[in-house]
Amino acid sequence: MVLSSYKNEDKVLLALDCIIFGFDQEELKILLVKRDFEPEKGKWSLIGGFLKKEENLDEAATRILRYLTGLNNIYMEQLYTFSKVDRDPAERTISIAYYALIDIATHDKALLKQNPVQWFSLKEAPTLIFDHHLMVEKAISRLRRRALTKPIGFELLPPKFTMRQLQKLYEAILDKKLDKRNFINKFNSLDILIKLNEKDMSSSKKGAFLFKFDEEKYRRKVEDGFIFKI
Amino acid sequence: MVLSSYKNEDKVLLALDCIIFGFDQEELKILLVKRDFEPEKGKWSLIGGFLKKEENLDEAATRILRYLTGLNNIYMEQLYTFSKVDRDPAERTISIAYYALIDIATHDKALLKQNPVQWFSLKEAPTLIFDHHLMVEKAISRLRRRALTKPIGFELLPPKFTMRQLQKLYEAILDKKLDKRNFINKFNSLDILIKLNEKDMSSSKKGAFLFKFDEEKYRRKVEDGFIFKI
DNA sequence: ATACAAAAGAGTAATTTAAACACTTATTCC
DNA sequence: GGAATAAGTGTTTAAATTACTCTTTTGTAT
Repeated sequence: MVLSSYKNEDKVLLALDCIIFGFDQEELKILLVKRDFEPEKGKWSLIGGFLKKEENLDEAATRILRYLTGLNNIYMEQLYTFSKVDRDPAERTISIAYYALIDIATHDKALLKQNPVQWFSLKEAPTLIFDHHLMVEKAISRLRRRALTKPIGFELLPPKFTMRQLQKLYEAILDKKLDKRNFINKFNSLDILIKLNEKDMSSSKKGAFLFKFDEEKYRRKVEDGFIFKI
Repeated sequence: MVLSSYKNEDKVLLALDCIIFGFDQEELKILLVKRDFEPEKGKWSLIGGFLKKEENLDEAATRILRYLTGLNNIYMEQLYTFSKVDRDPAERTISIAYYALIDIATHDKALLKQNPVQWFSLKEAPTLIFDHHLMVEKAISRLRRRALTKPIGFELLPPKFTMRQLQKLYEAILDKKLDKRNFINKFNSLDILIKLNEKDMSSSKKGAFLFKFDEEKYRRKVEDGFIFKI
């Protein structure tokens, strides 16, 4: 058995904070929770909690998200570790931020109603506790870069969606208007969409064809990475 | 005064591990240290240590690097936090990896001689302890992506360098041969180099003009991010 | 039934960027 | 003075990106 020589080292609390981005066909939103313990009780916060000894960070993030929101099976990605000495006034705490993208409609119905969480438009989100605004900023900038190097949307859109919706998603993430024809051409050239024989009639008289992602090809593109100049 | 309600949460040891990449005009190397405490005493390891309560992660990484190698004023970037439950057999430890790029010649003379550290070519590095090989892998892939989206080299080359050296650096990082003319044209179009009125005569009879980075323009490019397709 | 409204759908030309490619020049050393 | 060595330099072709507007479809209102 190995003897530890780490006896004199400091131990600290490890928090996890989850930045959950959602898309509701119009704009990018973020999921916040009303904090129900001190310090900063009653203020809006990212979905957060503490690491337990017997789990790794991915597991902890998943557990915390499920516990506070009911959301399950959400793939989160580690973002960054925040460590300013007095970031939490109560006690020295290091926080590892995770982020995820989800489709609001798909998950909202099932899971969020009974929990003290709420979606906020990115531009109208309330002031957050501690350094959570830094986490959100960093997550947004990561999301933007990600949108340029990997396909995005699988997690953020319903299983069937129109080209318009897909374009709106990119416009929301990149925060700029895109040309419709160029967008469609570009996206088609990626060859990860399957055009369905169905139309969405909710947004126009003519109706818009629905698409879905070709999961296999989508995954391959995500792994490869690419440059999506848009 | 705020009361903490975090009493029942687990605390853990936080380690830092530094991946120091160096370039010696030919290939990319990595700086390792022979570990002098248990567990795994005597094996090769990344430059590592533990976080202290009164410092943030950037500070800790800097302190640890200086303590083990004598290296000072090295800009490191946070890479990722590793948290597998049994990654360190002695005790539950979470490790935050940092990485940096330095020019071997500039720093070697001054600082490394008296320390139990050694440069290894990436391809011939020994087996490392724990999950350090994962950290190195991740750092390499980050470095590659970084080389495609931001200029690189300021940290890895001596203050004055030839075009040939700059190209060799990119070839080492990307692990592929590049076309000389295209490389030079591309790099010139970035407009971050200043051609000096001096030649390096060590590598040819004709001599090669020396360049330096235009620090101001370089920094601006780094901030903006860009796509350096090469 | 006819006209109107509303969004979907579709293609080309111009410009920019990337890639492939080989010979000449400057200098030292013998 | 000739040979050896690496530096330095441009052009042509292909590919990708951008800018740009009118027609189609069909439900709704009269």
